[in-house]
Amino acid sequence: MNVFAEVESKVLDALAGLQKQDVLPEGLDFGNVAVEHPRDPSHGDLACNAAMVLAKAAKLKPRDIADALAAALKADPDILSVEVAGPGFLNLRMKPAFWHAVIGTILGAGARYGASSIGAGERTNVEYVSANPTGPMHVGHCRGAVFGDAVANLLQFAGYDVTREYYINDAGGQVDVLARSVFLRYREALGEDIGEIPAGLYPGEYLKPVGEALAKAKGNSLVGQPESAWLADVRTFAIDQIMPMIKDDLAALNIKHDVFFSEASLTKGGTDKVQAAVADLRARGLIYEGRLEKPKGHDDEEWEDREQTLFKSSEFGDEADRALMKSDGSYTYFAGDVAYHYDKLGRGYRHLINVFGADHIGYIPRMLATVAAFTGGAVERDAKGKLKHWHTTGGSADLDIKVVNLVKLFKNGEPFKMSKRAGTFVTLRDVVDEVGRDPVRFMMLYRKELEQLDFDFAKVTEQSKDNPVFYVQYAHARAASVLRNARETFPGLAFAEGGKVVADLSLLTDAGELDLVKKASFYPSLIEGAARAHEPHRVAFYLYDLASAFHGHWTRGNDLPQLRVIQADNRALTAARCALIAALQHVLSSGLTVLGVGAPEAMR
RNA sequence: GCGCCCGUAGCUCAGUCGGAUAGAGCACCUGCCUUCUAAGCAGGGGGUCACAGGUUCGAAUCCUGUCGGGCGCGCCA
Repeated sequence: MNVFAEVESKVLDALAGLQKQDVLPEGLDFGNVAVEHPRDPSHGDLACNAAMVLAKAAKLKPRDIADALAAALKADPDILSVEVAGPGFLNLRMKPAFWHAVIGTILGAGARYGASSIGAGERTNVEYVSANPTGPMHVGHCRGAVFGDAVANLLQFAGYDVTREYYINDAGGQVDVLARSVFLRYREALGEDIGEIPAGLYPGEYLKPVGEALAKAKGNSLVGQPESAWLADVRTFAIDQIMPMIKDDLAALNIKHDVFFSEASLTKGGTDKVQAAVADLRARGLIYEGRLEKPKGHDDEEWEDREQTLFKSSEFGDEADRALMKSDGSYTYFAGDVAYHYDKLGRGYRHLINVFGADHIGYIPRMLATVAAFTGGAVERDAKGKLKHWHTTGGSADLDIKVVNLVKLFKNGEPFKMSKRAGTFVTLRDVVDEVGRDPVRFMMLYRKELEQLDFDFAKVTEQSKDNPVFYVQYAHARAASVLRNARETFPGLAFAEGGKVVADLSLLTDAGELDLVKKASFYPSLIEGAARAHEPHRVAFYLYDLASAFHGHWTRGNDLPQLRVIQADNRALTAARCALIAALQHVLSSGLTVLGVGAPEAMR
């Protein structure tokens, strides 16, 4: 229960009352009636649009409905005043006791304040990172990793049963290149002069220890053998060496996946999960043998018209059907992904969330089509048949694809090209070591995921003090500090015991104090909205706003000592204010935890 | 050529299931440390919400078109 819902139910009760008195007709749809907080504080604590929303259907003037509704609401014991303003807004002010009770709610809930049950324990799979296991992570991976992790945190806090999953692309050409690159380093480790790393292989220094480990494990038994003799083994060996590097990098960002799913495992050991998935689609009449048209404007001279196994993704809004087999008879990457999602659905998830990079935007429609096909759902489209949202609806499970836009790299203001081949890439670890985990995470979350993000390595390291994360953390530390000091001034000071407020909150009469409570009271609905939309950045902005209000109130105590929390001659007032500060601290700490950012007790 | 994303203050971005006078940070200017932490606060200047139409009580938000930037466009992963 949050304050908006609480007050909305009061409004709905009042509307029902007006219907009984024949002021309003029966059969009105109250679905669009909303209680929100007005941007302008002079418009009251909460505002309601009921009169304007209902005017047309009720065949009454908005002002008339508003007046009647205002009269009815004035009788409510929690409501201080009701004003009708503008075209028919209802501006409500709540009594101080109503806000005081919120402090009790927060302290009672503790770290669980803001936690929601909208997820109803539904099983949810968030797939993120899924970087190729060919080397350590670089900065470009960082955004999707942090974003996916925060979405997972958010959904967990909102009551979903969340699994964090990483899809290891350990099949296909790139890992073969990895194996060849490692084999070269293996020969190097055995004393051979390998010279320049040939084009087409990964030159990174990080492969040296992998080659050395291979030499240690295999001696010189592989030297001189044909590639076919060692490729598969070296590939497995290399991936086994590199995945821990990636897990370490993720750990540096405080990210830990529950499941690592291997692409290669789909076709390993005699089982062919791809075949099973494709058979399922075939049974639904969505597989056929056919030809694809050459895309216009894409003058590929090597285009070869051929018949192939296709999935009818165009039936679900994709612009073309998609191939499942390569000309050499092996599966496409997409076929593997079809099987992977078939497997995920088979594991009983109700919601799937995939975090993609913007360079995979063209891949979205076929993935949506796949899940829509398996679940009997649909991909939402507008009147013209275009994809409207990146999610499926109506099936036994749904998929939402979140796209994080590119991180454009700069170095001292100049665009910076990263290349694994040239060895000029900035590793994620470099950035985390230099800037720190919390600033990196907050920076990645302090904007909408679809916005492009400029990342100037030099600037970011140099200006990390300007990062808004410190502003929010400082607010938390301030709260912690004042509570420490208060206990020093009043040994044994108690304001809450066992989740029950024991301080006399009616002493909190300052408007600034009540404003802080109001802001804090928005937190639960903020979490629900952010969780529904899969938008963790809302939490980051909310925290900044709450921190700002707290800093402002705090500094008022500089000029007006009577506003300070600790009043050495007034234990009861100090206790009441500590209850408020502790409530704020809970909210700040909770929000930071959702973002995966630390909530320090001190900043010095 | 086609698809998708983005376009809001000098810069970086919030706000968009339609709501009241469009917000913040940075930068610039003016004040505030004998202080519960100044990594802070208060205030000032700065806007045709890319442009043009449309929908309605009301549009930065929805629709149509145009312009600009980005990502992508059978068998790569």
